[in-house]
Amino acid sequence: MPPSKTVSCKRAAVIKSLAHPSRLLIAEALMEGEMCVCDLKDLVGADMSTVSKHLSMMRQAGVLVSDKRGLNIYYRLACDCLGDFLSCLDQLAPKKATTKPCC
Amino acid sequence: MPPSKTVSCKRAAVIKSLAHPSRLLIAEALMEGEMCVCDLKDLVGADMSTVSKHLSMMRQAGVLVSDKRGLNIYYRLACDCLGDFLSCLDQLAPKKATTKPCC
DNA sequence: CCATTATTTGGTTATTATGCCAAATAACCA
DNA sequence: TGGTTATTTGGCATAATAACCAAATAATGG
Repeated sequence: MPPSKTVSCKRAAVIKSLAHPSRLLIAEALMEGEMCVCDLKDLVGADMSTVSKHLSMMRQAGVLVSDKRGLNIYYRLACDCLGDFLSCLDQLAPKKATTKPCC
Repeated sequence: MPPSKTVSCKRAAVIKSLAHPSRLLIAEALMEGEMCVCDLKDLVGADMSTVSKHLSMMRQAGVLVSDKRGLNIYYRLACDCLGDFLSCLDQLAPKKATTKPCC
């Protein structure tokens, strides 16, 4: 039987924190090690406040952990299962019409 | 180095198709075998048209496959890596304030 | 203390997602 | 053919997101 709606909802909130192009890009970058907000801002190419809000959401969800050292705040992944999952998803065959502007 | 923005965007679209309480509940239920729309409607407890649109989105993303037999359309998962990923996510510690109405 | 750098927060606006109802399709059976 | 059941589609109202700018906070060094 499937899990309760409560469990699904909690899990969905975590997944949602990865379900955005910029946020996923951040998570993918952090698979290789911690980075500070300014580095991630350059990577994503958005306003720093925008990046900060993405990071805040991911930390809230439990996907990221942060660590302040001096003026910088370093973020890193809280789990190591992302790589396997993404490899698996890459094998799926989405329907063609999914032509989002960013992809 | 992280993957290109294009790759991240494509992956994010797939992840987004799982990033909703009802859609994740559907995916979790389908881990145990295929189900028709009417069964999923009962499971989710929403209007059938709403469920149908969720299913359509997941199929578009490549996460689900459908199969029409008689009057019913049966859906099933297109990948088998969801269980491991969810188990991993369940070990994360989200911050308390994430008190969404549904969770 | 003041200036500087790094980050977060607040506010606003535009875009996107969600959910329901009603109507359209599709398959089956009498 | 006409009726019934299962599913999808279109349309619309409402809610949730995302991005930017400007202002606030925090740590450091002079």
